[in-house]
Amino acid sequence: MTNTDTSIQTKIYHTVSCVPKGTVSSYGQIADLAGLPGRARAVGYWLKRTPQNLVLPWHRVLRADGKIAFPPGSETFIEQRNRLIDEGVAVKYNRVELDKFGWKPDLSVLLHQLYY
DNA sequence: CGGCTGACCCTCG
DNA sequence: ACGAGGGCCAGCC
Repeated sequence: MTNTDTSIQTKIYHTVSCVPKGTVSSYGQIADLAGLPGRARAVGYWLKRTPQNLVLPWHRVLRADGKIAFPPGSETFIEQRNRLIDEGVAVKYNRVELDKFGWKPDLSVLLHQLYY
């Protein structure tokens, strides 16, 4: 990625890759950090069509209320839940407590976003 | 250009 | 805590 590449897709992918293991973010938070306020739906859109060969911690992105965005019991729901639990994130049914596991970006991340 | 669709989000009851 | 309703916006017809 270069600083001349300002495509929405690239911004979103880069920001998602910044979410640390063992923490969770939300579609809206990713959009905000990527400099795309109000475009949470776009985050979902690009995550959905993320190719398998691209390694992204997509499972760390939840809805604003901490819920997994997929229908409970679905294939993707179960995979996301399992991945989170493997990282030590407590998932109660379909929800994560954001007070405990919500990502608080450090200053270096915030400053980095200013360059894009 | 118009009309959907969606891994969204906020407010309100 | 939960659902409905309205707003939102990128892609894709």
